[in-house]
Amino acid sequence: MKNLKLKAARAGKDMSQQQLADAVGVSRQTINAIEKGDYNPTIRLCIAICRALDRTLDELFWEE
Amino acid sequence: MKNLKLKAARAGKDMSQQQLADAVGVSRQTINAIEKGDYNPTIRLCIAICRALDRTLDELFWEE
DNA sequence: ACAAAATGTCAAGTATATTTTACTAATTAT
DNA sequence: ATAATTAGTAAAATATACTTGACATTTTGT
Repeated sequence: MKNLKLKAARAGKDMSQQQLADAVGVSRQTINAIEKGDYNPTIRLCIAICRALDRTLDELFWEE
Repeated sequence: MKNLKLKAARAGKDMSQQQLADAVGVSRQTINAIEKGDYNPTIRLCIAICRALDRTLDELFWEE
């Protein structure tokens, strides 16, 4: 399932996928795949993404 | 770094590592390793653990 | 319309999360 | 004191997260 909250938070910081990827130390394709939602990142990467975007895990990765 | 919040939440539900492992569909060693803190689970596993323990990601896996 | 940047996607390779089996140490109950 | 359950740890194998490189499509700016 697509992660639109992540996509929106990134847009809110005016960052490209490449910029976010550089900020957290992964490839652009990894960010793209996470937003596309067809896989399952590690928690450390999720936390790094949250810190780069000033959000928490619950805000970006929790689903009711 | 050890995940004591997870250990405490599990104790609060009176579950063994084995019971939690069964509840979320991984091996007991995986739960043990996460509590021990020397590795990096996937977010889906973290979410499954949170649901089994009635906690959120921020409560069990976020660190300031 | 055109160029440049950003995004979507794929295949092959590498790094690492997770499993299985097994053994030991510590707790808990009888 | 002893048996049974729980917890800690390790090595080898398997599954999968992530990388690299490449190309196509879409969006944005001029």
